[in-house]
Amino acid sequence: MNQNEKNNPPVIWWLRRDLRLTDNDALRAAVRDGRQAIPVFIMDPALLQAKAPLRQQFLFGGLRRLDEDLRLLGSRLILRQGNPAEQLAHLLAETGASAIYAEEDYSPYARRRDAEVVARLPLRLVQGLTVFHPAALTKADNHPYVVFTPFSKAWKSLPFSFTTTGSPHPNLFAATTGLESLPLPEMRPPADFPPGEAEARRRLDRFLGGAVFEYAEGRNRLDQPGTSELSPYLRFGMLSIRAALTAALQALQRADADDRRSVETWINELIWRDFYHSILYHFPGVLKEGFQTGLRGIAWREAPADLQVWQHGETGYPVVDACMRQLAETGWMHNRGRMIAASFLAKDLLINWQEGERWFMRCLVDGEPAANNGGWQWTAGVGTDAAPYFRIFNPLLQGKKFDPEGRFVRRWLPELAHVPLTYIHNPWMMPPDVQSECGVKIGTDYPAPIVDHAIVKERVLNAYKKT
DNA sequence: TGAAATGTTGGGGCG
DNA sequence: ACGCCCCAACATTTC
Repeated sequence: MNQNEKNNPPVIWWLRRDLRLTDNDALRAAVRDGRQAIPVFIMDPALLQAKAPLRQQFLFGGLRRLDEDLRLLGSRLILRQGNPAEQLAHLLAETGASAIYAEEDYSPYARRRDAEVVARLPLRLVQGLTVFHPAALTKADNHPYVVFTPFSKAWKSLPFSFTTTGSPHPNLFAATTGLESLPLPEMRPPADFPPGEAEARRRLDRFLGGAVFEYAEGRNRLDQPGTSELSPYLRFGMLSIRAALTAALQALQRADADDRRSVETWINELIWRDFYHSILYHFPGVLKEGFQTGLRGIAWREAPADLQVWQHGETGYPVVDACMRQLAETGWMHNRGRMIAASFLAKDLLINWQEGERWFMRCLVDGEPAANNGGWQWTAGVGTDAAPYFRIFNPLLQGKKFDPEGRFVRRWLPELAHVPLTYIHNPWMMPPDVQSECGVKIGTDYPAPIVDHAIVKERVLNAYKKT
């Protein structure tokens, strides 16, 4: 231990879902007043048990990238495994660190975990997961907002100023020689999402350099890259939400009137993210049941075979199946697709939305309890500010509207590659001679529809009305 | 961040 | 020139 460290004990910088060196307020707070930080990640069996292979690989890749970045600064990532409170206690003893700094996480599990650590150890939580702390936004009567529009108005009225920070200076990190660290796990990150801060920044720059100005329309197109595809990076904090917002506000400055609407639409999506974090913070029970008390008695169908058909993209509705196969293969699904697929499970199949929530959490690289739960509750019509129960997506119309050339469907359902455009979203209508011409026998090469939308629409309306 | 049914309007063909 | 009808396009209502 050198002289400097003797006089000024280091601190632990505990990374959880803020895997970045730039624009990180937890790191900034940790190294204030000349303290040096020891970067630590703890593999928590309680989290890693959750079966989500692609997301886990993305996380592992992120740890590796972070370790590489730290090594360029003469430091490294210390990796431990086990109960966080126990591991941190060990680390404090080993290093003589005076405190632990971490970015605050608002999920129920994270809050229980952090409360346990706070009770035993000097843990300082720093806000940064969302633009504003969920507790900073409440109505005049002190109750949390449960409707998006008033929430967003209040959100926009709060002062936002944020100084972006570049790559940190090497001397911010304490020596880690002699500290034990597990070997970084092998990684096979999802092909479409190379992990790491640098990639996140590239994507942000690319998106804000072009697509964001078409976002109002482009975001709905399944067949075009109109979205930012930043969700996995925001999920693990490889990109800070405030850096994203700052960059968006800059794009707003250089946009003309028409483009401005598009940038604002994207910023609105960032507000939805804050909104759902806030809902989960104030109403942790939403992970167990629907927010609307009046809709908790819906008679969902117990239909494991149908659930599997949906999961594997074999419903016979091309746009639904394409979405589900994209999810299984890439770990990502277009937001429009998420609504279409979710509506199909909850409304057409009348299967409990929580089954879908669970499946998405297993598959999604960006899988995150607050946003995933919020999205599912919205679609099922059981959440805060939810879609009215009678708002039922028609997969055929959604397909025609948002994949007008059928390119998205053909991409993910190669068996339909030669189906003429007229039938691409309703192949079951193809006359037998057309089926043989394009080499698809419905019911053999591609499934016949699992349900008749027109019929099950009445079924779901009745099920919701009866509660 | 629906869909479908119903209502309204207005242009153009035609007697 | 005029009224009538058709019907697309758009608006409104309802679930």
